[in-house]
Amino acid sequence: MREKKPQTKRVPQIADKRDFFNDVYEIVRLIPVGRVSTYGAIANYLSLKSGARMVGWALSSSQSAHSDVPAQRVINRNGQLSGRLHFATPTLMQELLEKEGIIIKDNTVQNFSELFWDPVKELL
DNA sequence: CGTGTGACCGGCG
DNA sequence: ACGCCGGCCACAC
Repeated sequence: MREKKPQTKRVPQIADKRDFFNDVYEIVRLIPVGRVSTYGAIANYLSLKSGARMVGWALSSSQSAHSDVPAQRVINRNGQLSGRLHFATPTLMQELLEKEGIIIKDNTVQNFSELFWDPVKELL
């Protein structure tokens, strides 16, 4: 018998790529102006345990295609604008956020803990 | 088909 | 407090 298959239960977290992208975009669009969320929080809301990277992956694809997604409101757990280099210009992300009233210093959102918008709690 | 990399996160020394 | 490492999953080469 050829039982070489590991048969690990490693079920693909992303069955349909397009659906996953849509889910991410939908949540990001729900982030209120003047608030921010994180990759991990969104991944958690989508039941992607440690799939924060997948969220970033989805957003990078959205950047050019879906300009109606406020990707600037999604940052990392430290409140840093880790995705700024993926925008049209390195300063665009910060400029967009500042336009929404968010204060940024050294690529880090000030008052992050108060501005943090967690879909798991807010969309409960 | 193996290896490396990524808009990350949590744990541990 | 800080740095390092492993895990996570999909994709490019």
